[in-house]
Amino acid sequence: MEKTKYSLATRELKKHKKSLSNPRLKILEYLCYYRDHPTAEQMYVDLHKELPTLSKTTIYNTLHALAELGLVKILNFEENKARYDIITEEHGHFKCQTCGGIFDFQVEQKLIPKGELLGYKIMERNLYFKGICKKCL
Amino acid sequence: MEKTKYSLATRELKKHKKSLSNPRLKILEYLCYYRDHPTAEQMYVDLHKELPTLSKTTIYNTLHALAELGLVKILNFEENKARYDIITEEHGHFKCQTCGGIFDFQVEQKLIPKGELLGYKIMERNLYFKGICKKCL
DNA sequence: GAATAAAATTGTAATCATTACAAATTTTCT
DNA sequence: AGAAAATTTGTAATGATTACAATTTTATTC
Ligand SMILES: [Mn+2]
Ligand SMILES: [Mn+2]
Ligand SMILES: [Zn+2]
Ligand SMILES: [Zn+2]
Repeated sequence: MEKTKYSLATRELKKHKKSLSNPRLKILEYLCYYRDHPTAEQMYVDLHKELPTLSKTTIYNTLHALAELGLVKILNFEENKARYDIITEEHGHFKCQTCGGIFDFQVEQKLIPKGELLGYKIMERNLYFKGICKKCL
Repeated sequence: MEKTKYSLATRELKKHKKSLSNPRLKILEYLCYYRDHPTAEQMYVDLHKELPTLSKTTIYNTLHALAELGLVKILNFEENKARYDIITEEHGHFKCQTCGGIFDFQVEQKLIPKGELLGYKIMERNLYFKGICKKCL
């Protein structure tokens, strides 16, 4: 699963004639390993240790490039900063107000538009819940 | 309905010993009348015309105060800026990628936590959909 | 109703995530 | 190798929001 995402991403990069540069591979590795929806800042701080030349601009560039190819999803539910997710399949996010953790959850029913959305073309669904996780309760 | 929100808000302000100042009333009026989820900037530009002394800081202060009292909901689904909603009852938002309009929709089932969320305490649910509205299709 | 205290508003400067951009470096192609 | 294209980098700019101190308005006291 983890390996799958990584090799799928590298394959997709090659297909689009994007080089498998060190920054790109390290950023991909990071996203595949720490699946806790990191911010660009978090990735920068962590990756800077093993790749001291890495710049923040490259992180943003790369994340946008990956998002462009559909390999990363940019999450905008926080008030200020974005978070990045290697899992691009539709799923919901739950943020625990106590520990701050962000957890994935599956979204069941395929949801046929009804009510006010009848006749609307739904192309993307984002679910963001808040509360307290089991561990913190 | 529209009048209801406004009078409920003024009543709540009085209850908390907050003065019914001109800026507050004008901001409330605006939110009750234009229910299109405006940004702080939009409110500033529009309200500045009839209340030229109004500052942007006051808009932010007031919106936060109203949110504190549960009279306004701050929406954070846009990448950079926040939007403000006088409707605080739970409902979803649909953004049309063509006309840019943001439309409300009701969220049906009361959703009992299951799957990964079993045992989690859900305190807030945010639904944000994207696509194309009926008019633009 | 004037004096005084408290609350609200204002303008400006600071913050912070993200983006723009041009120079430097690396990779790819010939 | 040498030229061209792609990528990375550092720094400056942007833009929404917040901090803060000074000013104005509103409420309270005498
Ligand atoms: Mn996720
Ligand atoms: Mn709404
Ligand atoms: Zn928790
Ligand atoms: Zn539309």
